Amino acid sequence: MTDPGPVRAARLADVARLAGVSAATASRALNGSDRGVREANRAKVLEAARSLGYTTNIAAQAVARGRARGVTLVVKGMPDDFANPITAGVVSAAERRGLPFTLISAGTDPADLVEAVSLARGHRPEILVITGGRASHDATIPALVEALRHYEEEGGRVVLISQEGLPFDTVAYANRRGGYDMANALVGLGYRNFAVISGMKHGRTQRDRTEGFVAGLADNGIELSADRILIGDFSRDAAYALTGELLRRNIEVDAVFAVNDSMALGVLTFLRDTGDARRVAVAGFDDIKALRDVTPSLTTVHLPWDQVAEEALAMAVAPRHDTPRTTIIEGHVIVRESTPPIAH
Amino acid sequence: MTDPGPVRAARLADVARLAGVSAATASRALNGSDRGVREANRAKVLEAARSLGYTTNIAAQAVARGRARGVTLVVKGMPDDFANPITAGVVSAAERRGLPFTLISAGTDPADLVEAVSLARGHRPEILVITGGRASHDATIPALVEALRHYEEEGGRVVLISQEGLPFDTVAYANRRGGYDMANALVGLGYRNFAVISGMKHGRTQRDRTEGFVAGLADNGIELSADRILIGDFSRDAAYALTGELLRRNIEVDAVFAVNDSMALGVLTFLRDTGDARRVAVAGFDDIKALRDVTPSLTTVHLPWDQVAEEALAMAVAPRHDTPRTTIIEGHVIVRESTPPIAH
DNA sequence: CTGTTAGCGCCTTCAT
DNA sequence: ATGAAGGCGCTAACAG
Repeated sequence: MTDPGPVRAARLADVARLAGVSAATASRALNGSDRGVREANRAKVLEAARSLGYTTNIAAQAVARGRARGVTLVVKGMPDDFANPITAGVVSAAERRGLPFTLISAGTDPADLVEAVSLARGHRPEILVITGGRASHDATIPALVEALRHYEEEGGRVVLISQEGLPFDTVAYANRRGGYDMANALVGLGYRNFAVISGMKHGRTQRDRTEGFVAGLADNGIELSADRILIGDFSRDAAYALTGELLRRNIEVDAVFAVNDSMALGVLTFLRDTGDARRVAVAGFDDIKALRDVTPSLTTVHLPWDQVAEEALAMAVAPRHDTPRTTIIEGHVIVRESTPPIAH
Repeated sequence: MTDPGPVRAARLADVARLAGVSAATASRALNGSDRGVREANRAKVLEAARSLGYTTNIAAQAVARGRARGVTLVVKGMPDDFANPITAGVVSAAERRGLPFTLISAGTDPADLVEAVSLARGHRPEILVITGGRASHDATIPALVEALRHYEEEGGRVVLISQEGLPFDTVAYANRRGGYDMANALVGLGYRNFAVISGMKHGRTQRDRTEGFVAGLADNGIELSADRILIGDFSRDAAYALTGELLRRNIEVDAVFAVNDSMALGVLTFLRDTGDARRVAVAGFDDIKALRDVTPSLTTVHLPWDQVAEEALAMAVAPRHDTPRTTIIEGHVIVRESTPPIAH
């Protein structure tokens, strides 16, 4: 008994032959946007495909059609066990529409995103969704914009999530407003001495959230000095470390606003690890699901993630516009245990 | 000014023409496993590609080569915000090897997996990794095995993660052993009255973990009656609900073993929500990263996830074997605050 | 080292 | 409703 070696996969032609029809008919029966195939033939083709273990060669199909069906999501940096509300939302939204979903993960480096987008373009998907905040003045932005522009010119659809300000359809959140509202909420609870744990200096998302927060405080007559804004890398671990640094500075702080929930959890855990949890309030932003299992429950700005993803795909399947549209999704503050009201 | 309409994407031929070389040379310069291209020509090609915004059409490349580069991961059901240590591990492992990574998500229904695998086959990736526990006697298993067998015959590589017992290379964990060790650990801490929160009745993973736990108790002279094993659907929310049911039964329970950490968190949160957290100990399985931010910190069976993924890809790139290999990854119990020692 | 020539598997006019 | 034929973009022999 000799090793037969790799057998070639069954092709459409094989199916057609076995079914006694032409390849064209088999194609129509199997993947046809077309309707016209006699029922008897369709059945024969389906049966032949089944018995041969035939699977459409999607690559070949994409070549022939010029475009691959479905949506490709490019996510930047997948930290923390993939906990990523956007990804989860886009997966479901795509599923709901029957669109094949593909994910491409980019590294955390700005240049990685450009590379990942290039790879994604290579797949020629109908819809390309890009997520992950960009630096506000990032040298790679022109390259990114150019790549995406090309992609649209070639007939693909591009939607950005959370990337305000680029010339494409985008779904963004009211980051500034959320920060602003959070400041008001915390002041309303009685806090006066704040610190902010933020991400990369020029990241728009964190910058907007921070600015909104600072503005909100200002409207309450509270000025946040620069040394009370600590900058890390947008991750839970960075926030954890930063909190230590903050406390070492020995300034009076009774509430910390972290620009996202992951970072807020890092803050919370640090405080707990060092026994300071009771003394300092913590607030976050995003309202990720993981918060359900954390104590104290975390005050945060809730964002309707499913709606974000849904809106993104809705834009992608809508007729093309001449000018890009931006949808801003509003969030709202949810006060929980991590920021109890305090008296003075 | 008239709408130019969709422009076609730049093709290899366009690049070649602009660079003044043949398509073959352009191909070699851009994507060649081949070495032989004069430096001057290579530079011209690269420059032409850049100026045209050219991206390799991966689909066409896959058709021509007969196979797409990279690894495709099929995951079953992405609950809880994608928190999934296997996915995270495979992403990094693939990145480390420079392999393009693609994810296809299947629904939670068994039939969905077969469909997802079929879609994945359609992409013709070099490496196909399948994860997500299967029921031990699931009607769709033959279809799954047949599809994967086809795939291997066609020259693809298949690796299963956590799916012991199917005729393919697989990486599994010592589930039974982990459950067994956990039983011993809990008994050693002084607990005597147990309950188990488990997933689908016939899922192998949860079954093995449960059986190991029961066996471990038995070796300590403790018999776990059937009414102390509650069955849900392997999710955090199911565990949350099940815990309520358990307490309503009014049997004495001082420790709950949940067959994975997500479920354990559901248990923990339920107990907290109802004020019973102090009375009942909780243990989980997996040691997911989210545990870092939870209180009380959760006793669990640690599994080295990066190693799991690393091993899976190592198997996939290794020379073919005549018979499938199985690697069992060992875990170990980590005792944390959720199971404090108790006296009698 | 480079160009020419065949395909890869599928889809899609265009006839019939 | 069906088949024949050409083409999608790229790569792999095969010369030279």
